[in-house]
Formats: sequence, C-alpha cells, structure tokens
Amino acid sequence: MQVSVNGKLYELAAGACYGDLAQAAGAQDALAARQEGRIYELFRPIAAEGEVEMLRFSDPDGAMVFHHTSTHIMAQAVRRLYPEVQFAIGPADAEGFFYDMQLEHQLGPDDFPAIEDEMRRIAEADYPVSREVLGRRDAEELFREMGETFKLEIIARLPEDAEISVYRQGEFVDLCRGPHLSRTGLVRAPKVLSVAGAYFAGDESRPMLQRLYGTSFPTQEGLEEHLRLVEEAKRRDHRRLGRELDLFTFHDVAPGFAFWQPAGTTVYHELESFSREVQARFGYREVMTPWIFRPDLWQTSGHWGHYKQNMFIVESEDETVALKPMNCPGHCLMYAETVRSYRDLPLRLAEYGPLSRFERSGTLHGLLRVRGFHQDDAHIFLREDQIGAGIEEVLEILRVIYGTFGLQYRVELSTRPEEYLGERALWDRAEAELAQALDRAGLEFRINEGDGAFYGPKIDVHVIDALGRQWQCATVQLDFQFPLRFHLEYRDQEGKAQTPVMVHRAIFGSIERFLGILVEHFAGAFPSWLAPVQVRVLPVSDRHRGYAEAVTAELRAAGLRAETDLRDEKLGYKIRAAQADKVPYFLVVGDREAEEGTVSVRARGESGSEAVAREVFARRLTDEVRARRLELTAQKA
RNA sequence: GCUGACGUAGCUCAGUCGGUAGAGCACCUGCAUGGUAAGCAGGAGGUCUCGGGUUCAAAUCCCGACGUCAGCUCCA
Repeated sequence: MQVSVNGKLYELAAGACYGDLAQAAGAQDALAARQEGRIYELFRPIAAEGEVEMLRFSDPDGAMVFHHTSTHIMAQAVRRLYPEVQFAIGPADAEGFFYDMQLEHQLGPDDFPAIEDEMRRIAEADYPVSREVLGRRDAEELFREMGETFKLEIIARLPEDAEISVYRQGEFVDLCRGPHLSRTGLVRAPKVLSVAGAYFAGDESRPMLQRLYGTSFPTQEGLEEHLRLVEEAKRRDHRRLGRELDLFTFHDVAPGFAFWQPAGTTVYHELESFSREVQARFGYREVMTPWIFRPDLWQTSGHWGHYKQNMFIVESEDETVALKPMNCPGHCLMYAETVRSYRDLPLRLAEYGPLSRFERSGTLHGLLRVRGFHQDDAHIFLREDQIGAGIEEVLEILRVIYGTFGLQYRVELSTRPEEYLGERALWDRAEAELAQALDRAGLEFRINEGDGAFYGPKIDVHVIDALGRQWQCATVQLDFQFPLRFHLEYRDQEGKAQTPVMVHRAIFGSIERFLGILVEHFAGAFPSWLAPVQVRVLPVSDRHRGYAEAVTAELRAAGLRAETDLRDEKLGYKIRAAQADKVPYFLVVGDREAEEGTVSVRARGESGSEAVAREVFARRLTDEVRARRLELTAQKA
C-alpha cells in the first residue's frame, strides 16, 4: 500500500502498521500518527492510503498521547501500592494529566515519591501497550470482576453503538478510548504534582474522589525545564509581588476585598485614567450611580430571579436592600429619565463604580477573583442599524488599550443558545453584524455555538500574557432584553417610539483583575507610565542630600512621580534596593553631578549609567510617560 | 460551599519526644561619608489566627470557627 509522510511516498506491505511507516520515514521519535483527523497508535495497522502525519512530543496531540499513557502508568503504580483503589476517569492534555480515584488512604505529598518510583519501574519494564475491542457484555463482565464500579457506570453511559476498547500494559488493564503510546518505556521522566478533590462526573451530590495530578516528559531535561517554568510563574504570582512591591494587601476581616496601598492605588488610577482618556475620545460620557438599591430594581432587571445568590443583601431600617453586582440596571434607569431621540444615539454611558458579588469562599483568588471590584464598564444604547458600527468602535478601543500593554489577544463569538429570548431574525442579524465587525477589524475568531447569553450574542476576549497564559478579560454583549424590561425607547424620524439595543462592554473587565494580570505579565516591572515610582534619586553621600532633593522637587514639578532615597546607606545598597523595587529609573547624584547640574541615569535592568543634564532627563521621561511607551528609553538619547 | 494541606515577628521560614520561642531580610540606634546590586556593631519586635478541650504543663495533641493555598463546583 502507498502512504505518504510530509508528501513523500512510501510503499509498505499490506497490513503494515504506523510504526513500520515511522521507521520507513526515519521518524524514530514518533509517538503516534494522525490520519484524516484521527490519531492512531503506532501498533495499529494503517487505516487507509494517503497522507499520514507523525506525532512527536513537540506536537500538542503527541504530548497528549504521551500523557495519556502516563496517566495509565500512574494508575498502575497506585494500584500496585493500593490494590483496593477504584478508578474513575483519567484524562490527559498537552500539559499533563490526572486520574480520579476512590481510595480510603488520603494521598499526600509524602506519598508522591513512592508513586513516582513505581512509575519509573513500570517505564523501565517497558511493557508493550495493547488495545482490545470488547463487546458491551464482555467489558461489563471484565470490570465487574475487577470491582470497578465507576468504569461500569461509564460503560452504561456510553451510547448504544460506541466502540468499547480496553488497553493493557503489563498486569494493568483500563477502559479507555485511547490513543496511547506503544510501550511504557518512553515515559522516562514522570512527576506526581498534586492531589485535590473532585466529584465523579462533576456531580456535587456524589462523594468526592481524589484527583491525582501529574506530568511527564520523554527526558529528565524536559521535566526540569517545565519545573523551571512553574517556578517562574510562582515568582511572578501577583499575590506575592503585590506584597513585595507594596501594591495591595488582604486582611482576614474582609475576605475577597483588597486594601490598595499607595503604590497600588497609583497604578490603579493610571489604568482608570488611561481608560477615561481613550473612551472620552470615542464619545463616552462618564456617570456615577447608586450602589445600593431596593429589590424592585433587581426584580425588573431579572437579577432577583437569576443572580440573587451572588448578591450581597442588607437589612436596613426594616427594609431589604442589595449592593449592585452590575451597573446595567442603573444605567437603564438613567436612560429612561428623559425622552430620547434617535439623534441621541448611540448613547455611551461609562462608570467605574464599586461592584460587589458574593463569590463562594473557595473560589476567591487574590485579585483575580474577588468580591469587591470595579469595572471599566459602559453601556451603549443604540439603534438596530448602528450595531455594526457600534461594535467596530468597541473593537477599536480594545485594540488601542491592549496594544498599549503589548498584550496579544484571542477572540470568541458566542451565538444563540437553546433557550433565548427575542426574535430569531434579530439574533441572526446581530450575530452576522458581530462577525462582520470582527472581520472588518481584521480579527480572527472562534465561534462558540450556542454559548451566548440568553439575552443576546457576545464577544469574549482572552488576553495572552508574557508566559503564554490566557485570561478572559474583555466582554462585549449585545442585549435585546434589558431595553424591553426597562421599557426603554427613543423617538424615530416620524416621532414614533422605538426600542433601542443595548451593548454591555468592558475592556479591562475588572480593573482589579486586569491589574493582577499586568503584575504577572510584567513580573512587577511596570513600564514607566504605570510604575508607582517612576524615578528615584540616590545621593552618593549625605553631603549630596540637598542636591538630590532639589532634583526630586524639579522632577515632581514636571509631573513625574519621583522620590529621594535619603537613607544613611552606601550607594551600592541603594542601587540594589532600587533594582529590587523595580523602579524604572534611578539617578545617582554626587559631587560631579552637583557641580555640573547633571544626573547619572540608569534604567532598570541596565548595568551602566549616562550623565545627562537634569532638564534633558526630565523631558525624556515626560515624553516616555506621556506616550505610554513600554520600553525604558530615557537613559540614552 | 465541598475535599485536602497550611496558619509562628512586617516578610520568608525553623522550632525534635508536650517543658513558656529562634534565624535571615526589613525596621530603629550608633560608628563608618561612601560612586553603580548587601559596610560594621548593637537594639527593639511574638495573646505562636481565634475559641474550647486533654494535661502538672500545649506553638506542639484533640474538637470547632475563621482565613489562606491547591483543586472541584460556580462565574445568568
């Protein structure tokens, strides 16, 4: 038979397997093969003639296959150590794997080395992996004999016509769809990472299983590199940097709410004013609305029915009132205050006020998941014929704002769900307009079929940070329902009442959350426009304090955030401190500088300094800050 | 909320078999007046998260609450 790899043709005997092909093609490091979208083990006979892709560890699908077998090896190891264990599911992805299991003994970090040792033993034994297709009856009998009740349940849930396969390696057998490696010996560097609770099939009403997490690599070096990356992420953790850089803190008495220290407040305000500045350019008007409302409002908006469990509800003077979790109902009231003309639209109302959402205690996570926060929120009221242009404008704001941080982003369009409100034709048109707006903005996007909100389709944006991690931030939602619930109208050319469409949108999403992401993205080393202190002046000895303070005063007068390190320490100490505090620039001033009226400028991360006239440096830095440049450019001309 | 782990000085952490607590950094004081990543010496700082219990004696063992962390679930 004839098959090709990378377009190169190979002639193989009938019944040859993918492993034979890998050999013929010189792909010694192939782990599996992909043909017509399906992934096959190397021991499987070639399914058809045509092009075959060899999957290596570097390919995400190849890594997934590798981890899939690794999770079986981990399960095998656990079974050897604890024969009574029962297994549920054990999936894998390109990063690693886990296996859910029921086991009396509570696994902990102390158990991991023994499990890893056993995994290495299984790898060294280099068991061949084999696949077997069983009839439903035989499969049930096999797992009944083994006492694997979860496996029986999984089989029972499989559709009538499903192919039921089991995989064996050594004494271990598992119900599994595959695909797998052809032998266990490839998994040279396994690592058990952590254990956590998880419910079978995500069902909270059922007893909790232990979920054992792991990862694995073909080589020890690969594993070590991975662990280094994990360390780097830990080093950048915004909760850690937030404390080290004095940006924000948390306190037991207010879980889920941040205390913003002066430095953090500065960064926060920079983000807010950046947003204000950009949005004002696009015709947004900023408003402030109440943050406590009577339930009537939440009944009108529908929150009382759908969102009550996420709201803080307060008793006050024999009355129940609620803190707002969102601004939209308030903005709708504002819209309805006066008669609106078609000429008034689009009306763009922005608000940065406080929002409170009750989040379950176990879900809180630094600034990334809080109970009290602020959004760069806005609601745009527009006519149906303005949807396309309105969305395009929001996408432009998105481009400007994310571009300033050097953040890449990925876009998803979520369409009409099964249960929706409003006319189908309007949905179709709105979805088409969103897609066209995305196209015109030159954005590639993925469609999440049926994932829209019940009141309208939406665009979700994930930013990608310096470590390649993705975070959901911006959201743009079309809403046909609120205007109806709040009886919003405008007068058209003929003076007739029409219903506007509403767009909910936030670019940062939550400012708290976005700031947390930025801390991790920049590893705490903010560009100068965001840095809490932009420049620190370091006198060489106490003789130079006067000059240093004069320089600082001058920089402050120029609108820069400057401070003097007046501590009675040697220069080296202050330089070290300035670097540790990630201050973008520090200026060394001693006899030479005082005499010549200059400063010795050193940018964060640089090793040498440049002597520059005071006013020249002030001008350069002011330019850099005003342009919100990402790079530090004020050391050299 | 659920499962598990953890909670000791401002921070990072040590504290053995139950016998009333320690380091480094930071902070303060003194000496040193210093030129591009840590000068030397001294000092102060703790209701060991909180509340119960066991014990002659609890940071340590037990129970509960709160918080944090890793997940799960949730995030119309």
